[in-house]
Amino acid sequence: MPRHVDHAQRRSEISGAVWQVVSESGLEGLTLRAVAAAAGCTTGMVTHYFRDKKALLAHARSVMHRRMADRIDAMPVRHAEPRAHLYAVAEQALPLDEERHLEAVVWSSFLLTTRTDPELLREHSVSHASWLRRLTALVRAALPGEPEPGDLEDRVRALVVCLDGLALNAVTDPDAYPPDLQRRVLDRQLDLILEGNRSL
Amino acid sequence: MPRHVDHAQRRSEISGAVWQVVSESGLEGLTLRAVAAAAGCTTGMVTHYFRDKKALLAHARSVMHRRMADRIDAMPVRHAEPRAHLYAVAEQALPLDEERHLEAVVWSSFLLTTRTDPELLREHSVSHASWLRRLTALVRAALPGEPEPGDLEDRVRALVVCLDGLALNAVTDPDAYPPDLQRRVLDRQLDLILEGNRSL
DNA sequence: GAATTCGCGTAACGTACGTTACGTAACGGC
DNA sequence: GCCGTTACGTAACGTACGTTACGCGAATTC
Repeated sequence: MPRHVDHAQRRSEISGAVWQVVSESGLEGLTLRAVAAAAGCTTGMVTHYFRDKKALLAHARSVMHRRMADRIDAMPVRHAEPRAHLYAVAEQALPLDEERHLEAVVWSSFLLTTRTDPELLREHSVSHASWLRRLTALVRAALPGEPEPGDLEDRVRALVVCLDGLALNAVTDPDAYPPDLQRRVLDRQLDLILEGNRSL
Repeated sequence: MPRHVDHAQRRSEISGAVWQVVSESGLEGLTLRAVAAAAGCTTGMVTHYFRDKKALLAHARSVMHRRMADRIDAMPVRHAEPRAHLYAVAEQALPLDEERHLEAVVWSSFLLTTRTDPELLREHSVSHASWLRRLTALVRAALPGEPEPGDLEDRVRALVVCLDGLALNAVTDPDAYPPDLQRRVLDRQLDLILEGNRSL
């Protein structure tokens, strides 16, 4: 056998270059040659590790999702208070530092491409439902009493759209949505979601 | 002089075809030939009314913004209650019917392209600031007392990111964010925003 | 150390795009 | 009725892309 190369690592490196290109040039500038240039290699190497462009994007996408999930999973649960725990988890979805900003840019760019691809839409739906379930458990734990199911669901939706809206705006216009503003809005949103019971 | 053609109308028709193509195929499928096919004409006609693709997209974008603003401006202020008025205006930003869904798809698609184009980003910032100002006035009118400036701003931000997040999710996965869910979340968010004063 | 298999660069190919040029038909002015 | 201008359709051109094929160097095995 010839010399040994870590395929998984090479593929991850190239996927990292995909993120870089998307961040700098958007999806419209995402070409195999641009990816190769960002990765410091040739297009031959890219095609050596990925059958075609679609496979490359799928890998870059899955690495992105894996990274996000891992960051949340690896988060130590050192918060005795349920609200602090909820905040800590929710905060992971915000582009508060450079790493998460890059992820948010890639996330938002890929998100819109799922609209016209049924297969990707299904993946997104599953992932989104999982994210909702996770937040639902945390919100329930942070609520004082036992909420009604519909009420709880609406609260979680309000939280999710807040997170997505913050991320989207921070990606589009970072200067208008600096990290401290994002934190303030999220903190306030948790206050709003967790306080009071719905009038029936 | 030769036969007369309404340039403005033709340009609007072609811009409408741009929306249609974006809605069906996304930005990646947005080619001059696809636009011409959707408009039922030839690429020669498209290039006759628009210097180049960039000008076409700019026009389609401006028509979209104009439409959104017009729909809100043309809305009769028949709500004596400030909260109902705020709700009615905010609701215009949600993809609750087919027309607004199409607009939201185009809006979200164009939104991400502003990231890598400084000129478009400036346009977006101005438009976004104007939208914030409009909502701020309505929120202030709907609040019981006189809020602190920073507190008011945070409330408005929470509303804006809620609207954007709802629109983004409804565009991405319409089945998971049907109109009644959008309305419920918005209604709830207004409750949350308008009730109570911030603890200092 | 020869054979073999993998790693990867180079380069060509076909296609689809934006753009441009050219031709023609239709209409209005004189 | 002729002329000039406008309104378009047709088609070609250059470019950039994804993809594929080919070739060589290197490393491992026997």
